[in-house]
Amino acid sequence: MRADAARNREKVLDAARELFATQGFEVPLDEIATRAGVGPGTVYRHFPTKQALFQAVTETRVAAMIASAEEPADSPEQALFAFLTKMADEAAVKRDMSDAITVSPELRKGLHAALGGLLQKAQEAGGVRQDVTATDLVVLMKGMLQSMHEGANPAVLLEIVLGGLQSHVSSPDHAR
Amino acid sequence: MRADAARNREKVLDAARELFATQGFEVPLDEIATRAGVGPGTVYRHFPTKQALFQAVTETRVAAMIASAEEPADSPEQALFAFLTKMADEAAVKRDMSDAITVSPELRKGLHAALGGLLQKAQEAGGVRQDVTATDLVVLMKGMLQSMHEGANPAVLLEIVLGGLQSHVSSPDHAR
DNA sequence: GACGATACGGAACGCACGCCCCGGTTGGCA
DNA sequence: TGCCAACCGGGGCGTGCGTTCCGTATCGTC
Repeated sequence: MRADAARNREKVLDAARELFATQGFEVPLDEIATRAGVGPGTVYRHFPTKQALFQAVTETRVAAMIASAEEPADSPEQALFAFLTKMADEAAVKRDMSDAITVSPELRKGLHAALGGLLQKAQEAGGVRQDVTATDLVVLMKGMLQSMHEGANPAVLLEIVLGGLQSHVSSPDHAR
Repeated sequence: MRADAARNREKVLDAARELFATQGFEVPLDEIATRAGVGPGTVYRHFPTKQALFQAVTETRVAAMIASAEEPADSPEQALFAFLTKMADEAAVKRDMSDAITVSPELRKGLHAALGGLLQKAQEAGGVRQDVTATDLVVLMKGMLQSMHEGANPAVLLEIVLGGLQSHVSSPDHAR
């Protein structure tokens, strides 16, 4: 690969990292190109599609987060809650975290698998509601992560979800 | 108003009701027109903009829901939970419920006010976390309602949120 | 220093969608 | 029944965006 090509590739990745993080996947690709100081054609020389660029930007972060699911914890519930907290903290700062679930099937599957493992152990230990599935959790988290960028307090949102996941002794007792 | 005009107006409203409910606000306006058996121009004769049509379709349902916030309940928490349950039940069947919060500032304000009143009373009674704001609740509900159409179990999602809203005696106890 | 391959930039294409315009049609009143 | 105003259908415009194409510039080697 030519030297200027490698340099431009990095410039594109830098611009994409910044703009995807602040504006999410919706940012126009031309804006990324402009920010990188290149033309749209150059972006497409290095990445076949906008989605591929997005994945290149997010997959290492997501992979690191999935890897952190293996870290030891005091209890299975703690392991699950720590993971969800890590997701929330990341999403509170970088907007592309929630889009990753929607845009890239691979990243979604990876998160689904990681969450599924943690969830199952936490449920077996009895600390988390038995009726929640991994899909429920992925989708709920996606909604919550998106909500963080619309004026809500991220910490409060997270605590509500974590609290709601815990097995409740006193039923919610609401009318249907 | 001419008879055929009134008839077409109803046909447009019927088609919009159905398609907004199943596909949300994202459904192309031409599709609504086609389903109604009219041209796009006819739609715009009766409604100045797509958003106006959407509001015409949803505002009565939202208004009815807001009115139901006044219904008596056993306790302030029950009143709040019953309202949230009603929102969730509606959104589980009609996809435009969650879009209403995004698309129409008026509907959003109405829901915000209704939720804010119920929330405050429930918090004063001590049954709901003190650190939640009305904005938090609106945004969280929006995220949750959208999640219902992506493979999650609506009832489980609702119970998690309701459970998480209740004041917790045992802290979530998760690592940060 | 010249030449070929590689890469660049940005104009242009295709598509989707909200919205408007106009020639033709239809309804209802005299 | 005839006339005019109201209304209709659908083709078309403007815009935004992902993607592609191609003439030109640049890199790296001989």
